[in-house]
Amino acid sequence: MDYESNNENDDAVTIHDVAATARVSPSTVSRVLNGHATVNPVLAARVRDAARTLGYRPNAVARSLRRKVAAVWALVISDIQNPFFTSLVRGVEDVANAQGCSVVLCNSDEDLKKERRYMEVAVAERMSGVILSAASSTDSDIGVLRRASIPVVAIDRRILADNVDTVLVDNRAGAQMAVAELLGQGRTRIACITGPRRVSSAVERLEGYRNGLKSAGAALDDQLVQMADFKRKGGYQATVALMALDEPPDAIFVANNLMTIGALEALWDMGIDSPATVAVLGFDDLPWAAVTSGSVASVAQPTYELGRLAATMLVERRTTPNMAPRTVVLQPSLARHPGARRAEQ
Amino acid sequence: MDYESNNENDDAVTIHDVAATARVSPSTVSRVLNGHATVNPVLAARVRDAARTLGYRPNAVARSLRRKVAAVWALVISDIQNPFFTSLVRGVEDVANAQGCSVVLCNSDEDLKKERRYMEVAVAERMSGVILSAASSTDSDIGVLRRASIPVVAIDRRILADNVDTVLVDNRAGAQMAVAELLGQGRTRIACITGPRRVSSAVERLEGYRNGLKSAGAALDDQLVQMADFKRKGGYQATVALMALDEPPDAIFVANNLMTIGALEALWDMGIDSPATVAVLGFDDLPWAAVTSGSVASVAQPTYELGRLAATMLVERRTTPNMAPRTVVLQPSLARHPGARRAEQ
DNA sequence: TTGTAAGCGTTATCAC
DNA sequence: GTGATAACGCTTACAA
Repeated sequence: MDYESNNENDDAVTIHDVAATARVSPSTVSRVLNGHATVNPVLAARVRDAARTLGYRPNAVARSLRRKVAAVWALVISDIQNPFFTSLVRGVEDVANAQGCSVVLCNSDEDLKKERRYMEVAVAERMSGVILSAASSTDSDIGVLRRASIPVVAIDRRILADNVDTVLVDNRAGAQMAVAELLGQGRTRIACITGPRRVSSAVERLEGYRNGLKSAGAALDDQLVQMADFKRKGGYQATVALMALDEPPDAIFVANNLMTIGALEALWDMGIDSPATVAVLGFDDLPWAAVTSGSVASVAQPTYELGRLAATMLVERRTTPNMAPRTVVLQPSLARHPGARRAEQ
Repeated sequence: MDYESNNENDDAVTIHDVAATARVSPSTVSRVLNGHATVNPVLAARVRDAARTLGYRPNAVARSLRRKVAAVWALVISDIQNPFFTSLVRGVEDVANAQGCSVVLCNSDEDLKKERRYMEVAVAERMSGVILSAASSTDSDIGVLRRASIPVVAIDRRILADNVDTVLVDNRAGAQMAVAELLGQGRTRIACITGPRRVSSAVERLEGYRNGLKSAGAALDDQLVQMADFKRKGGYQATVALMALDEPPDAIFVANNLMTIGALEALWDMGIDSPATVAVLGFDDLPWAAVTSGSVASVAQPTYELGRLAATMLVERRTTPNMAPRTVVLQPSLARHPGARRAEQ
C-alpha cells in the first residue's frame, strides 16, 4: 500500500492557478479574495468558482512576507495551568478572530528564558502584536519587540518599560477585600503568603494586605508575611513556616491559586483544622474550591474581560500608533465557596 | 514626547545589509548562518560580526516561503485547562526546540469548529506538523491536513482515519485498575461516569470498567453507567442521577478530572459522605486531590512521555514519510491521594 | 475595472 | 568556496 496516495497534489494550488482557470489575472483573484477593490461581479463569480473547484487555500506565509506583517498575535502567559488564563485566552481570541487574526499561545512557565525565546519567535515570524503576562515585572525585557515595532500590551502584571499599554486588576483592592472578609469573621492574626518580589501582582497584593490591616487598626507583624514562588510547593513550605511561629496565625491570605492548594495541603498534613483553626482565603478562581474539606473563599478576577480589553487595546494601538499609552485597571470581587462542610448543616 | 522614537529603524535589517557590511554575497551570509556548507572561516567571522553589530534577525516568514514549510508545529488540544496537558506540552516543546521548531498551542475546547479552524491555520501557515488531541474520534476530519501533506500525530484520542501515527494510554487497563482497586476496598456496586461516545478514550474507559467487573465475576448493571460531557457540570448531574437510583452505587469511577470535581461536588451537596458511603476514583492527574475532604485516587498518565513520544513520531514521519503508521500505547498507573482525612489518623 | 510587473527576504541552483 | 540569479506566492503601484 502506498501511503503517499492520499496526497492529491503535493504542489499546492496558487493564485495563478485560480487566475488561469477563471481566465483573469492574478491581481483580480487577489482583489476578489481580499475584497479590497471593486471587481466585475461576473469575473468575481468565476474567481470564486475556480477557487472552490481547485480547493485553493491562500498561502499565509507569502501574504505575510508581502504585507511585512503576519495576521498572528502571540499571547505569552506565565502559567498555563492557572485556570485564570483559560477564559482570558477566550477573550483575546474572540477579538483577534473578529480582526481576522490567529492567536498563538505561549507558556513561559514563569521562566525569563522561555519568555525571551517566544518574543524572538514573535519578531522572526513578524507577528502583528504581543499580549504579555510577564514572568518578571522588573526583568522581563520587551526591547526586542520594541526594536521590531511590534505593539505590546501587558496583562495581569506590570512591566518595567515606558509607554506600554497595560491591563490589570486592582490587586490592592482585592487583597484589602480579602483582609476585610477575614477580619469580619473575627480573625485576629492574619498572615499573608505572596509571590516573588519581581512580580508586580505579588507586591501589590502584599501592599493591599498591609493597607487592609492598617485601615482596620490592626497590628502589622512581619513574621506573618511569607514570600514564595507562586507555585504549590512554595505555598506549602510558607504555611509550614507560619504555623511554626510562637504565635501562629488564625487566617492566611494566599496570593495565588497554586499556592492556595499548597497551603491547604500543609494545614491538613499538620492536622490543623481549616477553617476552624486557620481560615484560608485565596486569589484567582479556584475551580476545585467547592470540593475541599473546609470553606475556601477567594478573590476572583474578571478574566474574560481582561483578555478582551487587552486585545482591544492592541487593535487600537495598531490603528493609532502614536496615541499615549493607557493603563486600565479592573475590579476583582470576592467569591465565597461553602466547601464540603456547608454552613447550613 | 514622541512615542515613535523607540523604533531605532523601522526597516528591519536583511541578509543583504549583513552581506554588504561583511563584504560578501547574501548567499554566503545564508550559508554561514545556516551552517549548510563550508565557508572560509575568515569570511564566516566577518559575517557573524556584521550580523551581531547590525542586530540582524532572520525573517522566518521569508525563510518559510522559500523553503515551502515553516519551522512551526501546531499542538491542538481539546481542553487546555486539564492539567494533563501542561506537561504533555513540555514533552512536545522539548523535542520541537531540539529540532529548531516552535510549537503553537491551540485550544479547541472540545469544539469541532474551532478545531477545524486551527487545522486550516496550520495549512495556511504551512506548518510542518500537527499533533492533535481530537475533539471527536468519529467526526474530527484531518483531510485538510492530509491534502496539504502535513504530517499528523494523534495523541490521547484515536481518530477515524487510516494511516495516522497515534500515541495513546491504555485506557482499558487504567479503568480495570480503577475497578480492581475499588473492588479491593470491598465496594460492591461500582458506577461509571464516562465521556461522550464520540471520544475514544471515553469509550475505552467504559470498556475497561466493564471488563474489570466481568473478570472479577461482578454483575454489570447498565443503570450504573452514565455518559456525560467530560465537563464539571456533566459529572455533577450524572452523580445526582446515580444517587437517585433505587439501589445507588457505593463507588464511582469517573473517566476524567473535570467530571471528578463535579461528582465530588454533587455528593457533598447531597450530604453524602465520601469515601465512607461512596468512594470516588478519577482519571487524569488531580492536583487538588490532596485537599479534598475525602480520599480520592486516580488513574495517572505518563503525560510528559506521551508528548515526547508524539513529537518524536512526528519527526520520524517527516524524515521517513512512507514508513508504515504506528500506534504506541503507554501504561497508566494508579495514584492514591490520602485526602484530608488521612488513613493513619 | 483589469492586467502587468516589481518586489517582500530568503535559499537553492548553477556557474565560476 | 563563492557569487549571481531565479524563484517561493502574494499584493500593490502603475499602466492601460
